[in-house]
Formats: sequence, structure tokens, C-alpha cells
Amino acid sequence: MSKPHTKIALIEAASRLFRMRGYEGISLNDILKEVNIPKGSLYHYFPNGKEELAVEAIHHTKDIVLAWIEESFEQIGDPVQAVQDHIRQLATLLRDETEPVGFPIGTIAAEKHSTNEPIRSACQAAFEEWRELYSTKFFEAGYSEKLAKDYGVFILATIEGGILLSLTTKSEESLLIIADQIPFILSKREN
Amino acid sequence: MSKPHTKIALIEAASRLFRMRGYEGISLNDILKEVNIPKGSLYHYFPNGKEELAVEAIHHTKDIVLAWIEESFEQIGDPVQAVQDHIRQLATLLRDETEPVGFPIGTIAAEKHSTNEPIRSACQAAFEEWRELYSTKFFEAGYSEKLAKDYGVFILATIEGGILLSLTTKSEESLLIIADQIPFILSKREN
DNA sequence: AATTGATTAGACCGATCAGTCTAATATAAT
DNA sequence: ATTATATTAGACTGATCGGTCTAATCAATT
Repeated sequence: MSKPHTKIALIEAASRLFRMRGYEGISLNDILKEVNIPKGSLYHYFPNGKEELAVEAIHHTKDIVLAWIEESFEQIGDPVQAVQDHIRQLATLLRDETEPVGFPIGTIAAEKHSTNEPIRSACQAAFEEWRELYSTKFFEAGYSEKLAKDYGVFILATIEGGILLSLTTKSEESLLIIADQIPFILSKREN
Repeated sequence: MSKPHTKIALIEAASRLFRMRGYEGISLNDILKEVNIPKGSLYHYFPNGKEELAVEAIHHTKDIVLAWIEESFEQIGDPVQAVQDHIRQLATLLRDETEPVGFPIGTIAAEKHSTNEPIRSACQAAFEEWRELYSTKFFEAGYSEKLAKDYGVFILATIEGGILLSLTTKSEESLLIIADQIPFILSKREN
């Protein structure tokens, strides 16, 4: 029946490569070489070429990160501590060899937000899902709806920026400092 | 004597274009067309080509942003309010037509941190100078040295992430939410 | 005026890009 | 077995990339 193993392999490779070097930094040949597949197959599964593959890769990356955030919240009840733990994990996983985190959606979002609407939209959807997960967890823990939403945005922004700083400085320090600050910052006030 | 007006124009155009579309998203011809200058002039002033121009453009962008942050701190004494004001200004200037802020250093940093050391290093220097300015202002306002440093990192990360979110969602909302949160977050504690 | 170096000018180069095309081959359905 | 469809295969294309090169021209000095 369905053995689109090739398609899945392409999406996974694209997800990983785009995460590390962005959209313009990775060529279709880079991806094909990684999966050892001819160009005909790529255009068979993705008739719209690089853009279509990128959109699916972004969805895939979004799902990976979403499940990974979920995991932190499931293992640690308190959402503040869960976020803190999650950032610390991120710091150590940034340069992981098997499944490097890279800048999950950030590089592509930064590159293409103004020039490729389908990609921008896919990145926006990813950010919104992540933010919504944070917000939901804070709301469930008793934070007001407004505060839960705002904290979601704040956490997401801080993490994205922290990743960028850590990658650029080649050091975990920025993310670890941010993790340390988290409990002082996410207080359960009302406004 | 010295009339490298051409060189300055190249740096300014490169700074603006790289800010908007990143390193790989802008070709040398894009820059030359913008300044209306032949390729020979570019390679006369920048023998090492695109990379060298990019490094100088990053320095230029760094200086612009640095002066602009300074301005906020000079106009508003309280550093917390200065940061808040500065983020709100940023929100409105993001898509400015004459001097668009774009993602000042972020896109290039995200793209090239792992593949081009001179560019990565220039981006790191920019981030560090901005962070140091924030930290200095907080320290001068009576925050402990450690807290001032950590707040500098935190503010910088949050702003970078906030820009990315606002650009991707094509909305000022993320940055404005972050600005609203700032006064609750930057308390003058000791640790 | 002559000389010299700085700058402008843009044609040109090889490499690489995303994407196209045709044919071969594998797989499934009848 | 035959047909039809899905998939593989990779040579090829036109465009564009960063970068090179040589010649023309401008500006300053003598």
C-alpha cells in the first residue's frame, strides 16, 4: 500500500538541514545527497519543489518541538519549573550531533517572512502552536487567561532570542542565564 | 583627500538590505543596483567581496542600533521605562519605509553562525555591545553587577525574539505584549 | 604637460542554483 | 501475462551567483 518512506525521509532531512543552515543555505542537491535520492523523486512527491518541501519540513519541525515541550510539562508539574527545565535541555541539545536543534524555525522565518508567503505562514503557525501550548499550561495552572497568553508570547520570544544568542556566541551561557531568570519573572499576578 | 562616499553608500545599502532579507537573500547585484555603482568599485573597496562588505555592514548596523538604544536611555532616566519605550518604538519602526529596522543582525547571525566565522564574530560583537549597554545602564541605576549583566542578556534575547515574532506574524502585537511585561519583569532584586 | 595611482566600468567566467524532461524500472491491478 | 500507474534516474536548461579581469577614465602630483 503506502510506502512513502522516501517522502518522509525527504521531509526529515529537509527539517534537519533547514534548521541548521536556513532556507537559502541549503540546496536541493544537499538534501538529495543526504537521503541519496534522485531529483525526479523529489519533484514527484513535491511538485512545487523547494518551497513545498520547506513548508512540510516546517510542519514537521513544529511537531517535533511541540512534542518535546509537552514532554517537559508532563514530567514537571509546575509550569514555571517546566519552562526552566525545558530551556536548560535546549541549551545542551543545541549542538547535538544526532538530532541538532539548530534554530528550529527561526532562520527560515527570519529569511523568508517578507518574500515567501506560504513559508511565512507556516512559520507563523508553528510559533502560534508553541505559544498556545505554553499559554494553555499556564492557564491550567491557575494563571489568568490574559496573563497566560502574554506569558506564552514572552516565553516564546525569550527562547527564540536565547537560541539565537547561544548559537551566535557558540556558548550555552545565554540560554542558561535566561533559564535562571525564569522563576523570578513568571509570577502569578493578575494583570 | 578622502572621498570614499561610494564606500559609505555601499555599506549603508548593504546594511539596509541585509537587515531586511539576510545574507543569502541579497545578491551583490542587488546592492550595486541600489547604489548604482559598477562591480569594479565594490571589489576596489572590498577586495574580499561579499563577506567583507557584510562584516562592515554588520558593524554599521551595530552602531545605528547602539546609538538608538542610547537615545532611549538618555531621554528616559529610569532604565526599565527606557527599555519599555525602546521596545515600543521598535514595534512601530519595524516596517518603516525610509530606514526599516528589519531584523537588525538576527537574520545574518541565524544564517551564517555555523558557516562563516568572520560574520559570526561580527554578529557576536554586535550582540555583546548592545548587551553591555543595557547592563551598564542597569548597573548605573543601582542594580547589582550580576543582575545587570543577566538582565542585559535577558532583555536582548527577548527583544531579538520579539522582533522575529512580530516580523513573522506581520503584527506589532508580540513586541507590544513584551513591552507591557517589562516593568513586571525587571525588578531590582539582588540575585 | 606628463605621470601616477585611484576609481569606474562592465564584459566575462566557472560554479551552482531550482526546476524540467524523457526514459527506464519497479509495483500493483486486471 | 498484460496493462497501467507510481517511482526512480539523472542529464539537461536557463538563470543567477560571487568573483575576476582588462581597459578606460578621473584626480592629484610633479
